[in-house]
Amino acid sequence: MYKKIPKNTIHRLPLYLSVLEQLAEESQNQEEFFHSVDLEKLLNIKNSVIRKDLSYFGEFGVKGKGYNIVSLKTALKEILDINVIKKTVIIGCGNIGTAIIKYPYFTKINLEIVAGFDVDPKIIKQKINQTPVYHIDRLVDFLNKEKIQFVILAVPVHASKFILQDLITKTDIHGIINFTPISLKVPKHIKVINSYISAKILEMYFYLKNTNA
Amino acid sequence: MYKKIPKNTIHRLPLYLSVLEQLAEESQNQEEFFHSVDLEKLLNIKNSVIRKDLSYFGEFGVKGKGYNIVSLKTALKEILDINVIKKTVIIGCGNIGTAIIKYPYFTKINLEIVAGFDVDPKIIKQKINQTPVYHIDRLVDFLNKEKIQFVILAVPVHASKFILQDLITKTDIHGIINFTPISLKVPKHIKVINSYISAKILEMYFYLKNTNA
DNA sequence: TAGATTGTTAATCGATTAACAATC
DNA sequence: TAGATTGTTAATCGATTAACAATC
Repeated sequence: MYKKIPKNTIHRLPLYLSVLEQLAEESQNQEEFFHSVDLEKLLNIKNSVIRKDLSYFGEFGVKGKGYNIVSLKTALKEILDINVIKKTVIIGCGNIGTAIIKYPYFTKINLEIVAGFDVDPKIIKQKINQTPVYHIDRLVDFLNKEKIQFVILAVPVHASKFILQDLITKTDIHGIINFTPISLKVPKHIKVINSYISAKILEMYFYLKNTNA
Repeated sequence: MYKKIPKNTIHRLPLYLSVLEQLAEESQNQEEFFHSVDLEKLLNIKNSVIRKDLSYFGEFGVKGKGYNIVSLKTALKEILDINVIKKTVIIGCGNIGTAIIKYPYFTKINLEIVAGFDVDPKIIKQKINQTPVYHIDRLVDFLNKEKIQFVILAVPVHASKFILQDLITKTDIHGIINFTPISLKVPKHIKVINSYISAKILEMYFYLKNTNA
């Protein structure tokens, strides 16, 4: 439990890990070092920011030498709690939900999608990859029984309201990754991470409008 | 062209719009007003932040009364440049790419996905919804001919490198929305917006680890 | 030892906030 | 007019940065 980690630092940690995974794959040599200026070039993040970010969690480098790729990777995995297997469910198995279930990179971060939920009888009782899909009526019981900590919400807008109510009042989840294009009102013990696509597109619109001119 | 808009302000603008769309749908009355404290409750963003964000772009409220829902919505659409139809393509029509093509909310933001690109002969020449899928060999020509300003990249990691090189050296795009789980190194006239799912999940891991303890 | 890069400091820069004058 | 809420200010808070002592 760390205190006072800047939000932006947390956003950057997965980026660091992503680059380290790449570097570790590319290099055969387990003893290979790299340094913060290398990482700056790869990520366009200032080397001093990188070193400061890491310093919140400990000292991972060797002065005059840099960081060992493998051991920093290991440290970051520990910080991000990747070594513990996590279970989650997808609520809403439409296009987005199904794509997430099939997403091939979750094994890398030890995430298991143990079930999907939907209302469409054509989808229910089928399996998407290895993942069973149940009727959404069974959602609350499932989450409680399996002690799921966070869910991925990928339902249409009109369905989100009553599902959210159930999640808040009848389960003990602590996090929602939200792919719906609306903002969710939740009590403050629940962390919502918005990942809706339109917002990213709109950010791009704004950027394009205000740099070409 | 505005200058010096804080990054976080730009992140929040789509959220404001999203809530305004909801409010506009729920209320029949075109003349309905609401105020920044209402919005604070819906979004957990302080009312003073909301007012300051809006103030970068003009004065949209009426003192003592609040904001007219419809006219603020209109103003935000103007700021985010939603009224002009945009065209883009999806590079990589696997699970994620296909889900994005089928995403139903893009009409709301005037986005048209005019083509998909892939290497898989099983996918090429089919249509996903109304969208044709071409071989990736045709990508560069297509982008140049259609004057596409930004692309959505949803290819597997191993494919991203050489595609990125083509995009940088042979086209005139100004933006990439990146769904691959790696960071893209681009010249600074190209804006990359990362939307990769694992990063969101890892953020959630970190949060769960450090609040339950 | 000389060279290099870390971890950390202190200064700068930017964003948030509470408060309130302006005004509908 | 009295009440309400905006738009804006100035103070506070937090994040970035350059610089450098520490040290491998």
